[in-house]
Amino acid sequence: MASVESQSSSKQHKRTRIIDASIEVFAEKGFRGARISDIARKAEVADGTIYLYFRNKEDVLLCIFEEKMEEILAVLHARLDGIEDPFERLQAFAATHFQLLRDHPALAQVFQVELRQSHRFLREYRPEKLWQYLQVIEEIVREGQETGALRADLDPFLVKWAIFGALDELSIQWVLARKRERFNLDRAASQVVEVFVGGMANRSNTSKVGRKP
Amino acid sequence: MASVESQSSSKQHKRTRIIDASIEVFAEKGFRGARISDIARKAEVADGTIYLYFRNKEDVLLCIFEEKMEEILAVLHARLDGIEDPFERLQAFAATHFQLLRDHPALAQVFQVELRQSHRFLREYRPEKLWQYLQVIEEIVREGQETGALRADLDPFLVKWAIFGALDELSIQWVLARKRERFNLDRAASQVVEVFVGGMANRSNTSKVGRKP
DNA sequence: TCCCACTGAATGAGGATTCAGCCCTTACCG
DNA sequence: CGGTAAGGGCTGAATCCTCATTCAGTGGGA
Repeated sequence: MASVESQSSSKQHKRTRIIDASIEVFAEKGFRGARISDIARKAEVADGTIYLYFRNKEDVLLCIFEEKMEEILAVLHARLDGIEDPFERLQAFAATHFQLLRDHPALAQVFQVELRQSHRFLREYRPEKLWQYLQVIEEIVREGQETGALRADLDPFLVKWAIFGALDELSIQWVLARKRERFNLDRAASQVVEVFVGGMANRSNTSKVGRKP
Repeated sequence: MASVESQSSSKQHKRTRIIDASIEVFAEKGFRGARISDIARKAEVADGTIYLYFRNKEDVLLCIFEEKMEEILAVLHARLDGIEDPFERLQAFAATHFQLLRDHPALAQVFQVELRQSHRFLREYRPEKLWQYLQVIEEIVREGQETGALRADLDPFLVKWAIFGALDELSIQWVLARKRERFNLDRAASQVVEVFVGGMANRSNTSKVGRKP
């Protein structure tokens, strides 16, 4: 289990301190509301120092994404390693996804909310690391189809987005509603995966999905 | 079928012209990139006039949301009216959702991308109209459970977010990838609903969902 | 002494927002 | 009727404010 989010201490390299401080500040004040001087203060660094390590404020946000995604991908692969069954793999994927959120609330806020306010992130940037993350889902589905466990008529490309969308929306709502205590992430994970898995499972015995007459 | 998006003509009330122009400009340049003067020019109105009808730039965005959601809700209810079967209702929900996107590409961009850059929309604002929209899903699930068509062990609250998340993510990707022609929305709608419906259906004959041994 | 990572006050851009009139419409009056 | 005044919607150039970003200078280490 990689660190993903480390403690900000004046011992560390300034770049690391700036990244960690940014996560906190972005989470607390939002990307726009966060001032460079806020980040600098929290990182115990001068405003100008930030520009020695990052092109500009948005670059800080994108670097958070790049670097934390790297660690997250490592965690994810470690977790999935050795699991063969596609249902269990999907279960593990969702569990890991939600566990990371829970363990790193500030980072979760940044990923689920603030990152999406970056014009560049949405319009120009190619978040390769996110594609890699999502590709894991697509692979699981594809392999399940090859072994015959999953319906072959589903488009893994679309299913990937649907599953990610479901997990992502639950994540967002958890982040936004955290204080109001509405979400039970574990329950969410298992129910979502159960529904998807149930709906994707190959049932050769029924031509039409079991409807009520 | 309400208008949802009307033509900007200098005959209309200025407020309407401003709303319509904003949708176009926000869609084209993004919320941040859109200047008040751009909107004013497109609406054939002076910069200052906008402030006679809206508190500020963000207020314009939120008013777009409020007013267009109102129309969308009307369309949705008209479509669902008369359909009883929960599976068909869900099918109709998804179809309507995607059809609105396709028919109003600029509005789709605003809803799927720009609106989410509004700090206020995400953090403080209570988008009642969105809750109403989502509540429709929750109701469908709940009713399906009452008639026994759907598994009773699923939490309609969570399922609502999962379904919405899946539709929403596909919508976002369609909006972002539109030019690159990757998404087939109809296929997406039917596959997603099929999977969800398959996964939520009450199958009393199988204790465990059909797994491969 | 030289080097260079670092500092933080000063700068400047970029637009959102304001507001002092303008002018069109309507009402009233001679 | 023609003329005048009041009212209010509208205008758009000028203002103003906020930070992100810069860069001349500092000081600690080799």
